[in-house]
Amino acid sequence: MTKKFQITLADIAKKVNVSKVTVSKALRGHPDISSTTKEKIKQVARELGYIPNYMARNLSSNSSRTIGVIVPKIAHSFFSNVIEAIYDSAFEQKYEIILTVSQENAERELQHIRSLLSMRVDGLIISVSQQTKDDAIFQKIKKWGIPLTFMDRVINIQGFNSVVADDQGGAFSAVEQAIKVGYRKIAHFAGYTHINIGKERLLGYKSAMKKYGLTVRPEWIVNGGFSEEDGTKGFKTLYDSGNLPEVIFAVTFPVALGVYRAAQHYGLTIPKDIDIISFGNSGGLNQFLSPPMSYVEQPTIELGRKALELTIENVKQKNKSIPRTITLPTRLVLCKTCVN
Amino acid sequence: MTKKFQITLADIAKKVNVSKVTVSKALRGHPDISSTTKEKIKQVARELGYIPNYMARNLSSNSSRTIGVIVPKIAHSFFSNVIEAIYDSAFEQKYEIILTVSQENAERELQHIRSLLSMRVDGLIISVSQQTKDDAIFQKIKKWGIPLTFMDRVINIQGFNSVVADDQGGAFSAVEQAIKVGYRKIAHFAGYTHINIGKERLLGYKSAMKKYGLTVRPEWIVNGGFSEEDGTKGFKTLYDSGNLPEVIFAVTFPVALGVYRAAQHYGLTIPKDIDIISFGNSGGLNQFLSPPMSYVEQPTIELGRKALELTIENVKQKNKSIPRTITLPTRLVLCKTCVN
DNA sequence: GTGAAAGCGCTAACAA
DNA sequence: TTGTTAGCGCTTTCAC
Repeated sequence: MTKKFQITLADIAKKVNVSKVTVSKALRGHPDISSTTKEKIKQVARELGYIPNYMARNLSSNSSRTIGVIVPKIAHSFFSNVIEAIYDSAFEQKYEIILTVSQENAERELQHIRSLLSMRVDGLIISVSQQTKDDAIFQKIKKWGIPLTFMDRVINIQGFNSVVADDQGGAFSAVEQAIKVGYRKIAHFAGYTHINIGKERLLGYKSAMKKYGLTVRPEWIVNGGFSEEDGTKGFKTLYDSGNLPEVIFAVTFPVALGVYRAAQHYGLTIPKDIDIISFGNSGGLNQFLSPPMSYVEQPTIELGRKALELTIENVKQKNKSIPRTITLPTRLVLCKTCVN
Repeated sequence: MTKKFQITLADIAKKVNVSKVTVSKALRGHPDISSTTKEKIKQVARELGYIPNYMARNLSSNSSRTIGVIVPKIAHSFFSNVIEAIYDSAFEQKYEIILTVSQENAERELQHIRSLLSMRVDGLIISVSQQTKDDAIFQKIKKWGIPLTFMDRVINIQGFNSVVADDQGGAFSAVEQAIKVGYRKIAHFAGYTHINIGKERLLGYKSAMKKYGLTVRPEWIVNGGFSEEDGTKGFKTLYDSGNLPEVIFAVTFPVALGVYRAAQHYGLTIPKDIDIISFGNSGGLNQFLSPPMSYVEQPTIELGRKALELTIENVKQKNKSIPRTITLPTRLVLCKTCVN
């Protein structure tokens, strides 16, 4: 950073013939200063092209009006939508966002947390990576009293705000739909069940099965991951076993897509030979499939907005508010699968 | 931010019985300090859970190892891929990224530039909004000597690095393909031609037409915007005029999609009744269309990586390097349109 | 309504 | 090898 561009309060002060303090106050609209000098100071600041130094400001005021965000991925429609919502509401509330990406890597996530704390963000929003198991850093954050909100991907720890989608309810309604259509052999591609989203969706599946008196066959709960590849692989195994269900409820859209493609690869027709229902629609990508799948719609925008709102609220209340979990509703959207 | 968590150099210094400076140097691996005290200091720092204060560090060292990024959108596959690439290479090079989103709004863009300058980022990467016309701020940035790289969306101003895709070449090869297939009536949906990407792609279209001796009919250059809606609207106008071309080359994937859907809406079959070729494929979304369109592939990852690389290089050379424009190659990908 | 003094946590330059 | 002094640009406190 070159020197010359550093116009400081002192420069303005000298020019207007007042003290630095007066300038500082005037520029921040402090009521102390008379409107005449205020105007004069602002005018000169504009002329000089003054740009306040956040570093200095934050260092002395010990607050940054900045929220740190950590997500597992960016180039995934779910996250990119959530992120955009966070940015938009932050802009409205005049907060800055510092976004980091863990790439589903727990170690990288930890490094980013440290960086953000180093930057003295006022609060944190985090959607944990698939790998994240160690909660030591979160315990410290709790001890230090830094406002943190878990979003969508939460870790099992008390004392923090969290904002999640109604994963269980959404899964339930998807499976219920399959049952109402008349299916009895219902498989679930469950992804990782050590993460809340996997666990909750599995619970939703199970409770729907139970409610309608259907038996949950262990071989029809297919574990793996959340990616397309996992869907493909899982389907192949199932297909080779010669024991296909009537319908598959997939834990994420990529998994559903993997299944979809594998099924087509084996010459099966969707939904006639094998039916599918998905959690998520990949930001509309689903509409381009023929046939498009019925799916559980996720409240991406709301997740982002609510997470930011909660975090800022907590910052303002100096982390004294009672931790709560906000569950946002999902919605079943019927397309061309799992319908009569 | 609560006080108690602010472990400072002084705290460590007191405990180890050395001065702050020694601690500072030790923690940064400065060769001055003996390895014994270095180890001891690091040990204590770890115990105390010391987290350095970037604000203070950057304020006194007058550099931040941080690059500011401004993009028009996040929730668009092109940008989310570019952004992810920027984040990944920044992580490799131990730089921090501060990302902001203009939402295609010039005023918001300006505010973000100010914020980032306020934060004293070491350099800037910017992909300008559709609206951006005023170059005053860029002139100032040039004067101040702050490294800035334009990426993909550039503004017409000298003296900055830029990284762009070969828009003209890509457009040329797309149109050439249409011609080779045998089409003569070739329309171009051109979006905004005041922005480089629109302008360059239009040039590519024109030069291909010229090379093969085809006349460019003014009514077949359809201006508008870069969105799906613009494609739809443009196609409707064209359709109503009763004077449809054989093939449409669309400036962006969303525009192509708008055309695609409008054509289907009128009962036209693609590519039989009307053919289409697109610039961009929306991160693979194109593959879900039936038929998928042939398209010009954009070098998203390379754009991001190169932009960061160039910016950091420039930071290191204190903005003394000669400004250059890097044009990254595009690639024509043939699918089910514009083929024999 | 205005300003002087002190200090935020750190690093740089120079001494010892 | 270690420490002293000064200061980054700003805000806060308290006196005038």
